[in-house]
Amino acid sequence: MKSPNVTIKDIARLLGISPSTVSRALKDHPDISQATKDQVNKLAAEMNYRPNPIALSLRNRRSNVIGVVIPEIVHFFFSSVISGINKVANEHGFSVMVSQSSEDFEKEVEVCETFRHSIIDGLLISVSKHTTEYEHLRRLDEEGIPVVFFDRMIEEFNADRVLINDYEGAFEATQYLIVEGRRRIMHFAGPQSRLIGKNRLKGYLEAHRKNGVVIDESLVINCDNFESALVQTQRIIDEGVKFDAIFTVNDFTAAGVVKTLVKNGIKVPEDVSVIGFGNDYMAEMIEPTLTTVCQPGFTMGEKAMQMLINRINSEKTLEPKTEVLPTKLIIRNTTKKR
Amino acid sequence: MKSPNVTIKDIARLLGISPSTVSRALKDHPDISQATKDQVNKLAAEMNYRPNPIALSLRNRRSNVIGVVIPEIVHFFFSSVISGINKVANEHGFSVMVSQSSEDFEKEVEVCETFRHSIIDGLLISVSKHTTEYEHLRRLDEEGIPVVFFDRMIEEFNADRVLINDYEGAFEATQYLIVEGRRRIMHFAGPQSRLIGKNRLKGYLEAHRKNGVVIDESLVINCDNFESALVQTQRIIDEGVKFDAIFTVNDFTAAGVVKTLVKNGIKVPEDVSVIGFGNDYMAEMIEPTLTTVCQPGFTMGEKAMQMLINRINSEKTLEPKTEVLPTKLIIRNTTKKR
DNA sequence: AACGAGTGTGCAAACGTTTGAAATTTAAAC
DNA sequence: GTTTAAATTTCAAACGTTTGCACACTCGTT
Repeated sequence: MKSPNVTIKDIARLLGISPSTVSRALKDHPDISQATKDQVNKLAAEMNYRPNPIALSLRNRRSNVIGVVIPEIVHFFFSSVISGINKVANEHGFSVMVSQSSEDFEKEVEVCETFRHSIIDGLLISVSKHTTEYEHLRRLDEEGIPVVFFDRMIEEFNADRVLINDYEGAFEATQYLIVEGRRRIMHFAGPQSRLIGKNRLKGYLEAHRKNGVVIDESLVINCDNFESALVQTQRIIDEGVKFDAIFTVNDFTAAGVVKTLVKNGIKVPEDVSVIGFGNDYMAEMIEPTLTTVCQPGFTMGEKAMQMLINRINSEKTLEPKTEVLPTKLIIRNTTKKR
Repeated sequence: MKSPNVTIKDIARLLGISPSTVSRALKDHPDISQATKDQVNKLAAEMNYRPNPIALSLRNRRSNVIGVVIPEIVHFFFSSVISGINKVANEHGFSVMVSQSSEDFEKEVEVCETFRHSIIDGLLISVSKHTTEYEHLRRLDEEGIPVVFFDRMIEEFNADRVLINDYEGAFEATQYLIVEGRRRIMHFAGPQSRLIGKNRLKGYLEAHRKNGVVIDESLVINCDNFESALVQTQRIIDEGVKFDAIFTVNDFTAAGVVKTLVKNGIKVPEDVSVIGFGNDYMAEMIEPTLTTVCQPGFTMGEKAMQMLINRINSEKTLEPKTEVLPTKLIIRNTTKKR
């Protein structure tokens, strides 16, 4: 039961003038006499008048609301991104609606459809792990709702993108391990169906090549979460796989690796170095503290939102841009100090 | 540049009938003949007609959008709550706008003001650590925008609330330690200006009394984050404080405690047991894994959203309700198995 | 032949705002 | 005391939808 707010009509009635005059007076339109303006502004202030945003949206066909689709809100990296999005959105008078796909393609399509039929002026999306089709995004595009990808994108869909330099980050991490003297570096990789997994693997491989270290393909295994890291690490230890470092596709995996290594009496970093990816807050809490590649989630959110605003405000259809953000290797105690 | 969607008017024009008839036909109004309804529904389907939510909002004075104000999005507990809110909101056709106060009172007031002048039908809020005044909430209430608190509330402001049973959770944790045989249990407490800190301390104290264990006030110190836990724990060790368990106000603090204890060669849980609060995902990653009180964040979000929906839909002003959610002690390896 | 009931449809106003065009008032010029 | 231009204000339509009411028809009754 919302009590109705004061409207332009109320002010007009009270002042015995027309709503149009009030509207123009409030906008400081040159046609209106100073006397009238003063009257209107005074009363508006007294009555604490605020323009009704819904009426404005209807008239302007513009809501200043944007939608965000994210695989998991409950995730340090993604919530950092949301934080950055929020910051820039607030600064520019935009509101943000967030929905999560829970890494489920069907759910992703569903929330996109909901957004499409709602009021949003634009969409920021990081697609689910299983998204390969993009019909749902094409439909948004068709209705003139601009789409900007962050972190995870669809290559075939031509739109603005903000990405992490996964390749460079992985390259730097791996190279650090090589320079540290490691020669049998394992990589716990993410799904190769996604660019992130692919690029991090690529960086890992390329660092070997550039530094003249031979690559043993058997050192790369598929493992990208805490639980399976516990299992896989135990397995390679039991099987007697020889390795002196592990570079993982994310920090959860690294946490599982470190835990299992330590439990088996393997010294980290003396016997085996570990580097994660993401700089989750937990990286400082585990023992030893985790060396990891920092992904600038907050900055990513800021940039993505800025790109979307530009897109929304631009009349003409600009060529889509891709922005690639640099990573930074955070050295902690799962690697030796140099 | 959003391309305009098909409207009721378009359908009316194409069919040579009036918009009102189309509107009624789409709603299956009994006044309309079956023939007309069929015509309308067919064309609407073909043209993929969707009602314009903004126009609906304007007419119904109801947006089906709710606002959420949260201290920190980047926080496992709070993002879990958002997740729960989102779930129930989606099920009931509501959209969710999220803003964070960053634990800053000024910022909280600002986002509340923004929300007040925007389109929301209701507000879910967990107030910042430093919020003591509630004028900004009263203003929302005045405009008929219902407010529901979750997790952190203002006692003086009479509104719906969903809370965690902090007292019970702390009581159970402390009692577990006592039954385990601990007698010098420290408490790293949160700020006593907030109910959460207060109630957890109360549970800690009461568990002592109920079990006939004498309370040593000097065992309670102020410490509620990871960094200061590192410092404080080191300090009590250096000062030779005698203790055999530590119960902390949250998991970050516990993580800092465990880390420092282990570093100092103190065996956990043999020499000292530790229990945290929150069941953050990092609790399973640290070594030893952390025994902690699970706060049902997701459930809290669900309940809060449900309460808000009830409030929005209710004509009459019901008496505000407070719902208290139970906690659950998750036994891991920083306490002895019983 | 007039009546009432029932059926299907359209008109117009409303939600709150903006804006082009028209109308009115004011002031200046002749 | 006109005429004319300029200054100010109002009208009306528009954004897309809903809904009370009126209207127009068609029946079957009296």
